[in-house]
Amino acid sequence: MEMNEAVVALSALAQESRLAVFRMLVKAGEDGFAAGEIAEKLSIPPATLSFHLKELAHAGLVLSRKEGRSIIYSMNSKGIKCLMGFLIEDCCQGRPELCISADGCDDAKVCEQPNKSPKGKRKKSG
Amino acid sequence: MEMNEAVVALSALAQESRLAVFRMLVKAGEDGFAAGEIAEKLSIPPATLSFHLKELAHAGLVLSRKEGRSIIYSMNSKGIKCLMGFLIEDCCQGRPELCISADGCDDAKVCEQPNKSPKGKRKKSG
DNA sequence: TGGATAGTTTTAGAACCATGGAAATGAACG
DNA sequence: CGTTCATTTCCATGGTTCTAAAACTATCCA
Repeated sequence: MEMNEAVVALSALAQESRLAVFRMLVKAGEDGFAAGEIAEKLSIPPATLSFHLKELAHAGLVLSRKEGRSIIYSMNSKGIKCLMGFLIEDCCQGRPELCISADGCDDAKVCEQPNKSPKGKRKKSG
Repeated sequence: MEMNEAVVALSALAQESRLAVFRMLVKAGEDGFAAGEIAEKLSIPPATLSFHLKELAHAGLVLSRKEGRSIIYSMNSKGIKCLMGFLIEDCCQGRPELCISADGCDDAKVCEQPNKSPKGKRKKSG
């Protein structure tokens, strides 16, 4: 995987709704979920969800197939494998043991940021 | 690592300049690089780089220390570890072998799937 | 054929992000 | 103490992303 693809994949996951969708699809495995089911379970309006699903598909992180009237989305394991491969090779110098160990990640926030609010909810004016 | 933190970390890496900076710092290891060196080597104006370094630091992916007049940035291994941990746990169901194998990632783009998605109906051949 | 269901595309506005020059900061050196 | 250098902050600008209603396509059933 080259850098541009990695940026696309990371961008796809770097959004609350899309990350939630992706996690849901990973849990679902090969079966996946219909777009409507995802929309309902995550309380995302269909049009908005469709936009996000397109992003995930474009990034190669999800696959879609048709079943009757529904479109079933499922994770693309190749996509996440390649992204993980990129991160391990290019960001961990090919030594997974340097990167894979989530010890202490629950204790405290990795990022020490007292003031700034994390992105997620955007502020509405008024 | 919880989802919000993961989104912040992924957002930080989901940008070309920042990903380039991060990769450079990973290669540099503990030694790191001064901000000025990074700016020069990656041809990023100092002000712009400073903005990106702040994002990376905010996400817990880089650390900074002072040496003489320079500020040396280096990777925060805890940050990338926690992100990887999150991805493996939440996106790979805790089974690294499902995710870690970059076979075939160089052959073709992941996002151009042989299995055509149903959205491409509007393409004309001529 | 006609109506209901399932999803997508279009569209528009608001919020957010990236960029880079100029000025400010602040530590190190003489 | 003042100069110098490395870096950051300030700020305006232009571009991108997110959201969601409305319109549209495709499928199924009677």
